[in-house]
Amino acid sequence: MAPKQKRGEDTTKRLLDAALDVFAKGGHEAFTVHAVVAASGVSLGSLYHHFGNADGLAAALYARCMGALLDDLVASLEGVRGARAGVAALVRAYLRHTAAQPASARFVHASAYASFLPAHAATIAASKQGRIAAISAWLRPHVKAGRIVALPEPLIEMLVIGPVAETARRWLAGAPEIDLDEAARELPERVWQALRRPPRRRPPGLRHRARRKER
Amino acid sequence: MAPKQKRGEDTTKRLLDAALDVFAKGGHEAFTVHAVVAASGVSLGSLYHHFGNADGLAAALYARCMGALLDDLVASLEGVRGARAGVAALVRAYLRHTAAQPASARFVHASAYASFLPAHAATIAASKQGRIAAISAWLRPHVKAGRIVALPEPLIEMLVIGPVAETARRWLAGAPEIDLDEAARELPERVWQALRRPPRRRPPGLRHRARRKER
DNA sequence: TGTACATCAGTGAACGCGCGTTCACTGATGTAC
DNA sequence: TGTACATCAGTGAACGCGCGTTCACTGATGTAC
Repeated sequence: MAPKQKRGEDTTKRLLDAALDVFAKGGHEAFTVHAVVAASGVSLGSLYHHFGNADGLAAALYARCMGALLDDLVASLEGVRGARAGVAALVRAYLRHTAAQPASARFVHASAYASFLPAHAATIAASKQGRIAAISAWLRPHVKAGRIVALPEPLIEMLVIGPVAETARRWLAGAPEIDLDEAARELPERVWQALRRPPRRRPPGLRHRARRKER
Repeated sequence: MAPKQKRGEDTTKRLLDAALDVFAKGGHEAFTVHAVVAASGVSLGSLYHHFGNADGLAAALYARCMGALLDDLVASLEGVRGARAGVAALVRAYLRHTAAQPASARFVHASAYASFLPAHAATIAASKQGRIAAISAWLRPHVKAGRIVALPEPLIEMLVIGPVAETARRWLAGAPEIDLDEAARELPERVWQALRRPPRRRPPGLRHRARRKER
């Protein structure tokens, strides 16, 4: 199903671009193969040649949009060493991506319960796997070293992604009370507080040792 | 559009029950007026009599499901006084509601970008307003007293709801790595850490006053 | 208390639009010799 | 280097299913007098 000629790659890209555009303008109910074909200038037969059916197109678009988000998250960790700085980078990258690619982000969020996901689960998982692994690999040493609280990885992910995902969702849905810049200022530190290892309870005799940290 | 006879109330309820059932079993693509009518035993004409059109049915179901969730959140705060206990209660109530009413929770989450929401925004907002206000009213004094960090209310909401909403979403989508009980054990304290007022930076001369708090 | 009447509630056959999909076909690309 | 041929890519008219919606009608409920 991956195109074997350059011509095919171009057509595939034009169709995905048009598909995202159609979704951005009309939402789920406007997202039909006929609308995508009309917007792209490509023929209906070509769409079926490359994507098999309507769900195939949606799944390919989902993989592309989700990949773009994860790429931005992975890139935000490049060169970052500290745990706190890394968490802040992830939070800011998620919000920045949402602001920069609203249509793409919207498609990802809106597809959370779409019927094409189970059907194409394998393909999509493959596209996410490497990037998720990169983020996990970055976090793991900080968890092991006790700088980040020792929770199962999925729960750590919930704490990092939860607040920004909810913020993005509301903003993308048009909620006027959500300000992404404000969120980018305030949330990184709050998410870090949720994740940092809790300061140890010190027995009274050791108080003088602990006090050193307070400088 | 609200029924004026008891008969009408019963029919309305049967239709909404059937609608949730249809959605739970077949998701969005199975959610059609014909399917709901078949599942409920009520006639198609009655559905249109009470709900106007298909979107009206979806909006009414959304209002009911969202209302049930918010009711559980509000109820969880009853009799709770401490800020930390309240935050923990909200987090646990959200997860408990998800586990207890998965079909309802799933419909709420899956409808986040549905086309019927803007069209029925006023109706739905009215149904949410009171309960949202109750939760806000509970939180506000704790923010004013400095026990919860002074952030705009929407951001506080993101920090409380974000992690559990994301956890619920994954679990409802069938992700096997998510364990709601584990989340209910770990997340309340982590969310509280995100929200509690950060310990004051103390100038060196006041260090002895601050130390008192550490006992 | 009984009767008349307006309104509310319920029915289901019928319609038509638009959606996903198919298919027989033409044209372009690249490779083997 | 040129030619033949297999495969890939692209086309768009046509089809038929199923979806939301309508409508003329019957039946139930409640109220006025």
